[in-house]
Amino acid sequence: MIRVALVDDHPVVRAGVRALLEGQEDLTVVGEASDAHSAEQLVAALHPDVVLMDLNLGAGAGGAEVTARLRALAEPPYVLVLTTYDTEADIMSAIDAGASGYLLKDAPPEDLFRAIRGTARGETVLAPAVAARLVRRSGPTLTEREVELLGLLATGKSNRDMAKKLYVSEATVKSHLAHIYSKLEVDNRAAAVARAIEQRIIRPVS
Amino acid sequence: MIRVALVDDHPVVRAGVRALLEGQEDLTVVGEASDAHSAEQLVAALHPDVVLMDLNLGAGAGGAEVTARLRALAEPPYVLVLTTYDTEADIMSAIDAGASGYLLKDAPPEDLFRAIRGTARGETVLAPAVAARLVRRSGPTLTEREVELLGLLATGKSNRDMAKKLYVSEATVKSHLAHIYSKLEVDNRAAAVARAIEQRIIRPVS
DNA sequence: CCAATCGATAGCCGAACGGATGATTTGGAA
DNA sequence: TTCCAAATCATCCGTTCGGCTATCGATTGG
Repeated sequence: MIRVALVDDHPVVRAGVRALLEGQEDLTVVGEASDAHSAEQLVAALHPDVVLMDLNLGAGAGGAEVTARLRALAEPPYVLVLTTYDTEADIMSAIDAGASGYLLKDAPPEDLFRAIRGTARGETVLAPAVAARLVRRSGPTLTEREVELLGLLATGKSNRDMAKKLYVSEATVKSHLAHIYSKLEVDNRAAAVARAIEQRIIRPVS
Repeated sequence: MIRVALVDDHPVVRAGVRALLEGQEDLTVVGEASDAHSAEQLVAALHPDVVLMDLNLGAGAGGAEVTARLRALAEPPYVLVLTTYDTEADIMSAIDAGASGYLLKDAPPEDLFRAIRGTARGETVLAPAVAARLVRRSGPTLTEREVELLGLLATGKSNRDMAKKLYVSEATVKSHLAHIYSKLEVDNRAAAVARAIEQRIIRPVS
């Protein structure tokens, strides 16, 4: 019997996974948590085989952070990420944190079951869509400088402003911007900002 | 007995809501749909009292669009939006489309039950967080039209693109933009997008 | 050691943008 | 009824962008 713990801030989702898993004879849900703190307590107390982790836990620490902390325990559980988003940044940070798998919530129940069983055996399980995203185009890899530019872009700086701030010429700024646009597959600054925030390349700040 | 139909592209969520509602004697789930098209067929065939609608249906038409179409039927069901996001743009477009309520997926099951029962009686039900956002918003008050513009801005649309999409002249678009800039205290579109996302007026993605 | 990548620089040019200013219509608030 | 906000449209004009094409160290990794 594979013992599963659920970490998700949505009661609806927890109920859904629980309902689905209860239909499987070899799977059992031993506990639920809706935030980072109770997740750690839960795992420490119950030692589940697999933790199903949402990356978005509302306020407080994110799922990736919690994953890292769980994996640092004495007898770490396998962590299978079950979330809505499939952006590079999310996937990478989850894998980085020690997750054994990455599934999307729109996956068919069968895939979920298979993934849990695989994870419990120590396998690494990626959703087809996720695997494809990682393999095919290892994603837009922005350089440090480009990310720096994006940060300034998001504050509404003009090319001239950015040039001054970075002590380079406007030509250089435009060159960087052109690279950014092509990597993010956009063709103007507004879209670049939106995409960068969406992909968590930069954070929305003032 | 209140007959409920579910529209959500996540099997996990559908299973969750179904499991939760089955514990209530006066609620029954009569059908599920995972996309726009099957949602319409489902409602036309089964005439549920309440439709629980996710706004994000993956590819194809969005939940708001489907809501509008369902409400245009001969015997329209009440539509209760159950989604993850609480940005102004989402809420406004859902209410606009004729939704009777707006709940977030992190709502406790009890709230969900209450909302469904209220909706079935024809009441308008908003989640506390949602109501708060609509009533007391601290920041600048953008008009619906302005929020709509911002949504398009974030996808990198040019003034001409937006004009076409909204069936107005470019002059009008520029006029709206000028108002947006002044309200958000910025002076270009990139900054406007960043600020709008930061203030949760719109959300990144499309 | 050589290819690749990164950062920086340059000029040209058409298209898009942003500011300023003013006008009309409509519908609700005072 | 008067007043105002919102939405619409318009013109002018200087500034900024974005695409294109090229070159030139410096580093890094086979």
